[in-house]
Amino acid sequence: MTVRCRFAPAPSGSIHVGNARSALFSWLYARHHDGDFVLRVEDTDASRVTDEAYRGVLEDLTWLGLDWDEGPDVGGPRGPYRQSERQEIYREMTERLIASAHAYRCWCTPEELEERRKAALARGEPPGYDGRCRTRTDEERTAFEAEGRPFAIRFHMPEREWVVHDLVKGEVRWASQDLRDFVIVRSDGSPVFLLAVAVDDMLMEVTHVVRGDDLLASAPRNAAVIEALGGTAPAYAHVPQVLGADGKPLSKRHGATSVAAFRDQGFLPESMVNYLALLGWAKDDHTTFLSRGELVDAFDLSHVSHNPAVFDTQKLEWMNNHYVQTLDDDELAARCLPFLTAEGLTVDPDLLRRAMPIVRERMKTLAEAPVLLRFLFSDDVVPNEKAAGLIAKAPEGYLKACADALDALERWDTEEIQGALDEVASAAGLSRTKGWQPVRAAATGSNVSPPLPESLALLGEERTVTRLRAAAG
RNA sequence: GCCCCCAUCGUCUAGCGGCCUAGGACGCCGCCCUUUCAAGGCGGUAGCACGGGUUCGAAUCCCGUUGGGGGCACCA
Repeated sequence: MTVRCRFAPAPSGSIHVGNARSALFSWLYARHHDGDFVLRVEDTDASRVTDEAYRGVLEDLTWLGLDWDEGPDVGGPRGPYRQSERQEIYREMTERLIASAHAYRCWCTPEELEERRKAALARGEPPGYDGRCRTRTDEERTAFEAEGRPFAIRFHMPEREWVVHDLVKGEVRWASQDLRDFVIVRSDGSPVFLLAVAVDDMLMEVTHVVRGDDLLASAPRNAAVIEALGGTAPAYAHVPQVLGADGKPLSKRHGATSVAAFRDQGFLPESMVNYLALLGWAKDDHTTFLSRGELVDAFDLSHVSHNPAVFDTQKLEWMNNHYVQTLDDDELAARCLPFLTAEGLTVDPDLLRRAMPIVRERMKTLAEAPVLLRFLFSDDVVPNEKAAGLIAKAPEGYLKACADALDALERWDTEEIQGALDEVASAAGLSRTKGWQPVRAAATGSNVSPPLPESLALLGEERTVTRLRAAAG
């Protein structure tokens, strides 16, 4: 049997890292078993769905490298893959459920339900639906129908104990009285998530549902609907939640937690995937770095952690730096480019590529490229506060001496530059640290920069000397 | 209120009855390297939530307590 996994996001903009991890685990499981990965868009709640939000989800997955075999854009034999295009299917399945007495009309109004809920709570009873409309008399039904009273469709939850053999949680049981009849079609005729998910998973022949454990309680309901329809429920794997730094479930309060936000901040998909995989899963007691392929080979749902994980941005940054260091010059330059141009810098591609060796280990994220390299791509060098201080504290005529020495160089390379700088520094009785800082400040506008001789070698003799003279006043 | 899930350093985790004097990673601290900043190397800090069992032996199994999370919707 071919393993078929799916990811079923609501298209509400960029997916957050918790959902991304669920998608990753689902994808890894499918790929590990040479199975299919299906993308389905859950846009039943059509009100707030924009086309932009839909495309955002696809972009996120593409960026992460989680490719899908079937989905709304590529199609497939079990489509359509957008719930909004499956209304007819849900209607048909609902008819079948009603015909087989697995579902029934419910005329209870929201007000009545609320009232009974409160009353039940007051009596210390579970607040769920009491099943009233399941046992209406024929007279009552005809009366409601004659009156044209609006109704919802409820699923009749079979009265028995439900057991879900969850691939990460193990065996989970629910007593019959804890699973009440639930609405599957609203009174306006629209299907509810609990129906749509079950129908889609069944019809799309999904074999393994990997999703967040906030959905654990809906697993028996999903399974019940599928069984009532004559299908076989998929295996479920409920992965624990991803939490914010405060230990609370990820929400808007935590600021930018979307995949797009991390991408825009200059994180690499390689590190994002590696980091996310390690959030709730580990290959063994020592392996930290795993490529996408290695993850596919090693991934195993039975080793997924049972407890929620706090998303640690610092560790992500550390890992991102690691992956930045593994990229070759061309690749890294190509990835930095958009971040530089976004800062309004005009970039010479060749100069950028040659600058990679000196900034590579200094970047936690690509967004730091403009900070490190601005001095190369803009001659508008305004010393920051500390740089200005360093220039001001330099001995009288020191920067001019440096400029002269550099100007006199026959060959403009790192060794020559370093030799000239050392010479001027020691002539002034300064250590390298003391002697080079004013030069760094004048040439780059900052007290912090990539290695100085290398930086100047890239900058070029003319631009360097001009800047030193300008700073010397 | 009831049901379900969860509990190892600050954080992510290894551990699936003796290999644990609890291992690794991030962070933090110190040292080394050093032209600033990083990167890198070395070392250190810190944990089995609590209480009962079971067992020759428990971080590992069972029960309870506490704490966190989810659910009991005409949300998903």
